[in-house]
Amino acid sequence: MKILAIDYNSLMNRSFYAIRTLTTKEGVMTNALFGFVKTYVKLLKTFDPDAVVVAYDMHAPTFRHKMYDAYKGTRSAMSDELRVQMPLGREFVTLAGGEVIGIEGYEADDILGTVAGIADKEGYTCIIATGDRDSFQLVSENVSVNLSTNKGDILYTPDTIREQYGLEPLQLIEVKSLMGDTSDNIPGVKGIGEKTAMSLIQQAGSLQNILDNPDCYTAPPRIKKLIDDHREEALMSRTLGEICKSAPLPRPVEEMSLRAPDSALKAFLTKYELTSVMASFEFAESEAAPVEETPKTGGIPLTVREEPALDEAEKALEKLGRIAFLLEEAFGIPAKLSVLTGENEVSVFVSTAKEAFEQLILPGKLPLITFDAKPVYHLAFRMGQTFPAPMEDLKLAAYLLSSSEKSYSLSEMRENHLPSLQFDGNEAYFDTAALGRLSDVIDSIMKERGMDYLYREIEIPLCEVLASMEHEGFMVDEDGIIAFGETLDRQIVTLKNEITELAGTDFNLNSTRDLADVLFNRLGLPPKKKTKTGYSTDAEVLDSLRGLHPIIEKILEYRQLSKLSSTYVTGLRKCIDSDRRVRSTFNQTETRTGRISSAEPNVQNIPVRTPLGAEMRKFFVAKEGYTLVDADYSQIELRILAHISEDKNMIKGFRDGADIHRMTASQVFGIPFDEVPAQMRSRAKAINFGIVYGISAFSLSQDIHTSVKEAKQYIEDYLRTYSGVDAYMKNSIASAREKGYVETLFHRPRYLPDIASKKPALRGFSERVAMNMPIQGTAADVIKLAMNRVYRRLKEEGLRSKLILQVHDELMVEAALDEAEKVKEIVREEMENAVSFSVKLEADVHIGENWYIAKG
DNA sequence: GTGATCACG
DNA sequence: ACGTACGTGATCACC
Repeated sequence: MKILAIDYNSLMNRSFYAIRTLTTKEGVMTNALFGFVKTYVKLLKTFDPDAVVVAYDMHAPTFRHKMYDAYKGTRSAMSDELRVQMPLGREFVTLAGGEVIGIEGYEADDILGTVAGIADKEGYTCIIATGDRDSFQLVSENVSVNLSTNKGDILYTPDTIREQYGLEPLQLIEVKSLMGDTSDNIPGVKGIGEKTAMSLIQQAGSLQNILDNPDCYTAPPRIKKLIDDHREEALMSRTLGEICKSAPLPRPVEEMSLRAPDSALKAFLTKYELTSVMASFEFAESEAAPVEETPKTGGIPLTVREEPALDEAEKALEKLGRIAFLLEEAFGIPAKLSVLTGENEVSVFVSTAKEAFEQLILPGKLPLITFDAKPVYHLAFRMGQTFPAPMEDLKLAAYLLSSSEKSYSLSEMRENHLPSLQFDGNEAYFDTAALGRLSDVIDSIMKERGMDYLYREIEIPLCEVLASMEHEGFMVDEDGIIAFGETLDRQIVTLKNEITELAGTDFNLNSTRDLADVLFNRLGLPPKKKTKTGYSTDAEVLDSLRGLHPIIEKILEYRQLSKLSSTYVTGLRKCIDSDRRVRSTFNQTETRTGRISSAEPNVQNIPVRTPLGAEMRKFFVAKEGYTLVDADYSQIELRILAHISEDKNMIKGFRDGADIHRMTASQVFGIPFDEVPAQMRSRAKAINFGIVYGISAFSLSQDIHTSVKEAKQYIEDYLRTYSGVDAYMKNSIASAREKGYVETLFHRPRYLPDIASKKPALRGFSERVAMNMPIQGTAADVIKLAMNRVYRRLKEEGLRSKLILQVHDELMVEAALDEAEKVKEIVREEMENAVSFSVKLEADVHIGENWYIAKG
């Protein structure tokens, strides 16, 4: 028997705050109801339970949830809006066939605990659905917790609890006895927080042991005294913190099986305008209007096997000749594995997810098909294993076919590529069931569009490289960062005081509105440009105001320092792991051009352009016995432009010259190479950049501080000198208009729906993108190829050195000291020979103990 | 959550 | 006549 136990108050609370406002036509607030109903339907689909128990608090202070205390001020006004919705959700559950239980004198947690206890005793499966972590102590072999968070749902099993907390689920009660819980009025021991409590229980195992044997754990004397002084509170908290498992249920859970939805449910959903979930319920045939029925029959019957024997599944897979699977993980542990074991049969492993993953997937005996392989690599790496490159990663395929989406999902791929494919059965496994068919469709599309090489030789192999880079991380000098931050913060305080003094008023310097008020009203400085919300105070504006008032320079300096402090000191420190390394996430399906992006922390925008900012790079170091090998492509985008446009002059420039901007100035302005003045070179450089970005005379004039007329002249001269470039630009736009997209040399497309728009702004933007994307995108393709080659070489030559970073035209290897020189040559070779273009690609490689030095 | 600002290529 | 360089991510203020 499978029981879904829902924490009603918790989910209603979450829904209420997660969904802004929603009312019916008559003005009845339904946001919490709507969110809850959606969640309920999703839970049913996902878990397909035999019984649903919805537990609620009879006297819960619905308006006082600890999570939302931050939303002060409007809380009491909001609380009524939630309170009126509380009965509605319960009515919905009853009509939908679930069991609603509230017991006088017991909390919802106690009811959940009681149901969980029964599941343990009887060997039933129980899933607790909630929005908070209080019920983690109930997790067991039979009981899991489905936690709804802002980032999606996570299923907690004993393994995931152990992984995240380093404790058994039951030990969470011990932790709570020490740290307390203000929202539940559990005092705990004052002065002991989550970290200390967890460390103590990890050492001692239980509160009782801590009290009985003060020597069984190590802690500062201060902590030991605290505990000794608060024995009574701790013991009381231990009692209060343990969820009761003996609430008097109105009837046995065996009698709570899910009922068919009541016909009145339709009226209810209609009344509250929740018709979108109507289709999720199968109403018994009755007098209900048959007109609006959408017949759900005719689909392919889908068989779902839960936890089949592994050798049986293995045999089925051999027969199929390929393994299509989806793996869900939580905290680096396989949480749920679903595998296509027959044309229309899915096998699901939850309690044996790890074993199934190790035995069926990791050996890689058959071609693998999946959606999003990177987390799979991470799981394998964490288990000390390797994972064979999949034949198919449908997430990468979806991205390649349409790089402008916000996110990618299998369900959407099914709708887009297999619109008529319909299954009958548990909807939760339709995605897995469709993997094989999708794979076939995607393969033929890739071949048709000439994207096979891009997909199979660039993106799929790169996935392992990125996973490895994320796994390795980059070592940082935390003490150095802290000291740097302290220096910055002292200067920031001084600057703030000086600015307050100069302004004659104390205001929030970080507020652009306040700052604009001070500058343009109080001090009477001339505003330069407007934003949507007021006058702009950005660096360009401030720079133009320099000299008019001494406050300007101080503000600019303040901005620079506070950026460094908040983003690069405070922000970066939050990302340092216990082994002193930062592990960024390199997203492979984010950008519209094919570049990768980096987040948490973003290691692709560490300062370098100002001397003070560049100091930051001294804190990015190599581990003991290693050094950094850093390589960057020289002018890769302009070289690619020369290649794509086949411009004779530009190609010649690159073949002859060392300094391309000087060369440009010389060629465009007709000055001998050695006589180009500095200003001409810098203008040529600006034009070169502008050309790559899809130039406009206006923007160039802004950039180089000259008239639009003069800028226009420069561009004309440039395009006359490089007529091949001129032709490329025109051709790229024309081709985009004709085909609706542009593409890189490796056939990575970018769609431009607005290329023929009547709105000049939209059209202009699309035209610039048409000029820029093939250049930026081809550069992205090239460095990805180089990454794959470097990664493979390091591996094949048995080196300990690892690729750890990519910054668009730059690669970083953390190299063993004795391998550094060899690595240097490998990186140069693989980067320069990744492709063979009409202009040579050059890579500058440097070795250094930190990023600042290695950058050269 | 969105806009402004600023860090990088 | 129109608005203005391509591609990202993090932080802060404000609603």
